[in-house]
Amino acid sequence: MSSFDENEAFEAAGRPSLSSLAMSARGTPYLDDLNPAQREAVEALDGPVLMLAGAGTGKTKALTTRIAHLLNTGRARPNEILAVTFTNKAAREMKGRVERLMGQTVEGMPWLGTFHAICVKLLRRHAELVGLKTNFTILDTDDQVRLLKQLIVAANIDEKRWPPRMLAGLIDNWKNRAWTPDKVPVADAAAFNNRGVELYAAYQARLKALNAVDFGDLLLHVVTIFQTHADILAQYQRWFRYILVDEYQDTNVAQYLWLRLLAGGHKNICCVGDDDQSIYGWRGAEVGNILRFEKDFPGAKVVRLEQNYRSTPHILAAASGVIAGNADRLGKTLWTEANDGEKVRLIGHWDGEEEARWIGEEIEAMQRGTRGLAPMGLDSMAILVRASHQMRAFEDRFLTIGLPYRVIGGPRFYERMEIRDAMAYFRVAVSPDDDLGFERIINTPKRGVGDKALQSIQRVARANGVSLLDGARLAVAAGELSGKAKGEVGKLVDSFDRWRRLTLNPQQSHIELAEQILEESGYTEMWQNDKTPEAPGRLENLKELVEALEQFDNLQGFLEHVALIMDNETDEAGEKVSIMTLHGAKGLEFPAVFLPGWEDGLFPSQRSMDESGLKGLEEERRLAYVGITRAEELCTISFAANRRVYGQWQSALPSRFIDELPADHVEVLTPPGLYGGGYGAAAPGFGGGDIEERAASANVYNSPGWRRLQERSQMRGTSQPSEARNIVIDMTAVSSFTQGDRIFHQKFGYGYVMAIEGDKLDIEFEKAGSKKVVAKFVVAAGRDGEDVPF
DNA sequence: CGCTGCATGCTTTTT
DNA sequence: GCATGCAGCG
Repeated sequence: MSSFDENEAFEAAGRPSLSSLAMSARGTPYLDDLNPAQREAVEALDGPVLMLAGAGTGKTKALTTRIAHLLNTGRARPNEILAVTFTNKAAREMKGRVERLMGQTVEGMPWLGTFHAICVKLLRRHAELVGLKTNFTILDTDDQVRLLKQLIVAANIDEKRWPPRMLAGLIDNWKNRAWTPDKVPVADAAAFNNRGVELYAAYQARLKALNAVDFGDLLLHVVTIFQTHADILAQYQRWFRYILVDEYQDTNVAQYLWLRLLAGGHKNICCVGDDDQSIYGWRGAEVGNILRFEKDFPGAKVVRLEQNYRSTPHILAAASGVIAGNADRLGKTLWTEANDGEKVRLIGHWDGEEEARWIGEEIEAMQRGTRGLAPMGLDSMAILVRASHQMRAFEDRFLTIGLPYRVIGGPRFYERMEIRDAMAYFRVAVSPDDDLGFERIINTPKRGVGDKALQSIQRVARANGVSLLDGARLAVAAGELSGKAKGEVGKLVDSFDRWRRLTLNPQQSHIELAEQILEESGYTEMWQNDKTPEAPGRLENLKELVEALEQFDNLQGFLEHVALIMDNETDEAGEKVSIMTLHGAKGLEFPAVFLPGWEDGLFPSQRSMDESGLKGLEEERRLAYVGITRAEELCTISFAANRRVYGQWQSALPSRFIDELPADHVEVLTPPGLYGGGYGAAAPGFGGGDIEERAASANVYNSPGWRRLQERSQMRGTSQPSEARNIVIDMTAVSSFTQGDRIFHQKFGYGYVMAIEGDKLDIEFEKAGSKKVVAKFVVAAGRDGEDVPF
C-alpha cells in the first residue's frame, strides 16, 4: 500500500476534537461582507450545494469565504479540504484570498489546485497501480504528437491523410470521456481509418514504456485507480471532508467521474459555475454536468448569485437579451444597483481595416476623456476577438499609430520553441533515457545529424534495448555513422555524460549548470547568430528560463513542476490596451470593452455551427454573453461588411447576435443608411428571421450611405500609391532617420526607410512588405545587418 | 544533409 | 496570407 504521508501521520496522531479546532470565538465578521445569496451559499456547509454564479456576482468571494468559514468553524483542517480549479491562475487567486480572509498564511492547503496538479500528486503516490514509476514524466502536446507520428508511420498509415494531430485530438476526446482503449464504443472505434483504438492502445503501451503520461492520463489514471481500488478511494473519501469546485460548467466526463467518486462519502460537495458561461464544449466540457447537478446529487441546495457588481444595467440587459436565445438554461436574472450609464454601442464598418482604425481612434479619444466619461487609461480597455487571426488587424494599426498594446494568450512561455529545446537538454541531462527529449535536440543546433543518422541510432538502440542516448553511444563506437555525424554525435554524447555527472554533484549550482549546458551545446550561439526578428526575444526567454530556476533546488525539481505550470504571466509594465480572444477573457473585466467582428460566419463561427449545429450556436451565444459581461462601463460592438479571410476578400452579414441585442439598451452609432436594413431603425421585429430573410431585407449594400462608403473606400484603395508618391519628405522632422536608412523593427524585422512624414516612416520591410510605422518603434540598423542593435 | 520552392489547409485553448 | 511540410536539387 502506498504511503499516505501527511494524511497518515495526521490520522495516526488522532483527530483533534472539532471543538478544539473551532475558532468560533473569533466570530464571523467576514459573513457581514456578503449579500444574502452569497451568505446562504457560504453557510450551507453540509451536503451538496450548487452555487449558480452569474458573471460579476462575486463567486470567488463566496467560494473563498466558504473555505474560510469551513476552517473557522472547525469543520475541516486546511488539508482536509479539496478545492479544484481549472487554471493555475485561479488556484493562486483563491489561495491568496483565503489567506487574506483568515488574516494569516493558511498553513498548507495542499489540496487546493488545478485538477491536473492534484492528480499529479495523487498519481505519484499510486503510480505503481497503473504500471508507472513514481517519477513519471508528463508529456506536453508537442511530445504527444511526435510520439503518435512515430506510431502512425510504424503502422504503415499515410500520415498525410491521417495526420498525427487528428489522432491526438481523438485520443484526447476519448480520455476526456474517461474511455480507456478497452472502453471506446464500437461506433467510435472506427475512427481514424478503422485503426483509432489500435493506435490508442499502442500509444498507451508506449507511454508506459517511457514511464510517461499525457495531460489526459493524469485524470484518467486516477479515475482508474479509484474505480479498481475501493480501499484507496474510501481513504480519500474519508479524508476530503469538503470538496469545492470552481467553474463546474467546464468539467468534462473524466473530471465529473473523479468528483463523483471522491464526493461519494461525505457528499459535501460545493460546485460553483454558470451554465451561461460554458464555452469549452469543444474540448470536452459537458454543460450537462451542471444542468444535471440536482439529479446527480439528490437533496442538493441550489443558490443563485444574481446581484452583479461589475456592469451597468444597459450592459447587463444587452447580455441578458442575447443569452435569452438559448434553450436549456438553469436561468438567472442579473440585476444591479448601479446607475444606467452608457448604452451598448453598435457600429458597422466597410472593412476590417476601417474597423481597426476606428477602434484605434476611439481608444485615443477615450484616453483623453469623451462622452462625459472620465479619461481612461489604456489598461482599462480591451479588445476581445473571436479568433486570434483577427488580432493582426489591430496590431498592425496600433503599431502604425504608436498605440501601446499587449496581446494576451499566444504561445505560452513553456510552449515556445526555444524553451522546449532548452528543457529537452535539461531533461536528457537529468534522465538520460528521455528519448523524446534526445530526439528533439540531437540536431538542434544543426550538427549534420539528419534522418539517416537518427534512424541508425534508433535501430541500434532498439536492437540493444537501450535508450537513444546509449544507442547513439553504441552507434558511434560501432562505426555505424558517417563521418560528420559520427564526430558530432560522439561530442554530444560526451557532453551529456559530463552534464549528467554535474547534475549528480551536490556542489554544482543547477543554475550555472543550466547556463553551461546551453552554452556548450551551442544552443545559445545558434540564436545569437540568427538574424530573424524573433531571435533577440528568444535569447531573452532563455535568460528568463534560467532565472526561473532560482526558485528550485535542482533541475529535477524544476522539470517536475514546470510541466503543469504553463503560465503566461507577462506583466509587462506600462499602460497598454489588451487584445485577446473571448475565451481568454473569461474571468476578466475591463471598464471599456470592444467586441469587433460580429459577423455571421466569423461570430458565430461557421465551423462551430457546421460541426455542432444548434449546440455549437448556443455555445457561440454564450461566448457573446461572456464578451458583453466583461465590460464594466462601456461596451462597443462592431462588424465589418468585408474582411480578408485567408487572403481572400469576403463579405458577410452582421451577426445574428446583433439582432438579438435589445434595442432599448443599444445606441447605434453607424451613420443612417449604412446599416438601415436591420437593426432598430427599419425592422421592429429584428428578434427573429433567418439569415436569408435578413439578407433579402438588408438593404445595407444598396443604401446610399453604404455606396458612399464603398466608393470612398475604393478610392482610398486605388489612390494609395499616388498619395505615397506625393508625400512631402520633411527632413526637419523629429525623427533622426533619413530616406534610405536601414532600420530594425521588433515585429517586422529589417527594412529600409522609403519616406518620412512627420514622425511616421514609410518602410519597405524585407519580410513584411511596406508599412507605415511611428519612428519611435524602429531603431537604426547597420548595412546588411552586420550590426544587430540590442 | 540542408536548403529552396511549391502545395496545402486552416477556431476557440488549459493542463 | 501565412505557416507548415514535403519533394527535389545542390
